[in-house]
Amino acid sequence: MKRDQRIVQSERAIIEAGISTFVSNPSAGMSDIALASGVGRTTLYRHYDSREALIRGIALHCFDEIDQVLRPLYDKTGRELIEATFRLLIPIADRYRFLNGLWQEAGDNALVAQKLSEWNRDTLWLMDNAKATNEIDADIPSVWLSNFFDMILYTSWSLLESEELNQEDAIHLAIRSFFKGCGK
Amino acid sequence: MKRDQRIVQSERAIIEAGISTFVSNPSAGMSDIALASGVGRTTLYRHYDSREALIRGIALHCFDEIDQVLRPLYDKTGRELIEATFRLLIPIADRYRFLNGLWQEAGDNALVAQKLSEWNRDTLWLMDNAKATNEIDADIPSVWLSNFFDMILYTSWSLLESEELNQEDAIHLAIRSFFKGCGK
DNA sequence: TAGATATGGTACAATAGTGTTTCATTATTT
DNA sequence: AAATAATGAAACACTATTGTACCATATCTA
Repeated sequence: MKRDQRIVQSERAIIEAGISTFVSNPSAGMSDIALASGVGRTTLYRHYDSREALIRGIALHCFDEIDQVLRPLYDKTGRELIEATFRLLIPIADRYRFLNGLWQEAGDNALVAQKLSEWNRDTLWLMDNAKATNEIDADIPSVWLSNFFDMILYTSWSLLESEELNQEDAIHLAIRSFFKGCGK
Repeated sequence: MKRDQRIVQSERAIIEAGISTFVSNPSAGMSDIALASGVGRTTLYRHYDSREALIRGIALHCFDEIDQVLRPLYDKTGRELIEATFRLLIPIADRYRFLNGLWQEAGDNALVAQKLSEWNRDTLWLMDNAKATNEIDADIPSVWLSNFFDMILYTSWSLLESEELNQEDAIHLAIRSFFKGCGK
């Protein structure tokens, strides 16, 4: 029994349009998402019972996608791991951004809240690990590092998206700025 | 003829509550702002005819405030200017943030749109100037620099606001990260 | 103190967004 | 080709939000 192709097509379109629409306009309504995904508003409600459910669904999708993209990095550490994370995440940092803008409404849902806090813990570990390998200055608080990392990631993506930088340059500038800054 | 104190008090409260409320929740409604500012909803409408007018009013206030704070820097250049700008702007970067989240709806208002583009031009100049004095690597595109600057500014403010860093540390980390990065 | 005026509350109309139901149409699977 | 299932459109009730009008009260200026 094959899965109906209309369903997979609709779901794909909804998730994709949902991410980009919500990232550029967090207060977008169900009509906006329906329009952007080229799907009827009724169909949207058939797939997600409510706006809240839609946001939760997109969030879980984003967690999965990021997990999958990052899976090959399990054996890396320190600076190399941070660089590789930049490289893999920058092209899909809209997912990252969507999740980051979520802590507000996420209190509702236990699963999302838990994943968010796990993820926060992972980012802190990423930084502490690079401190341990002596590739990041240990004087810098980890909370700064993890926020700095997040912000660079999103800045790169956003300049990539607006076609002000190409992917290669965006990745290079992210890594370079993170470790060496922009001074002479 | 003295200005009625109730008016100045209401306006101050509205602007202040408006900035912090909109920054933490861009889709906040007029009731939210009224509540946060401790002013009746009717009074809020007496000061600003509409939600749009309120946002525009806050924006113009923010432009003014930033202009004033930055005025003493007119004779500085290069790295020194960038450092001083961090120092002066970080404590009020919520204003900066409010304006940054504005380009979406700003298309409506010509004055706001113009100020936004002027301001963007100034930031680019700030970077090019430091390139000219050889304190920033000229290889780095100015569009990256100005976005990098903005996001460091906001990151510092946000960690300051959440009391995860004190003001001194936030400023120091901003400047250090901008010029030297976080590597060893 | 007296006059003027800003305020807060209630009530109200208009609008926009949410979520549901029904039905004819279209696409997919078998 | 036939049965099945997903879709889009329209109509609907419901809720939240916007913006206005009025009035009694509190506060300011002169």
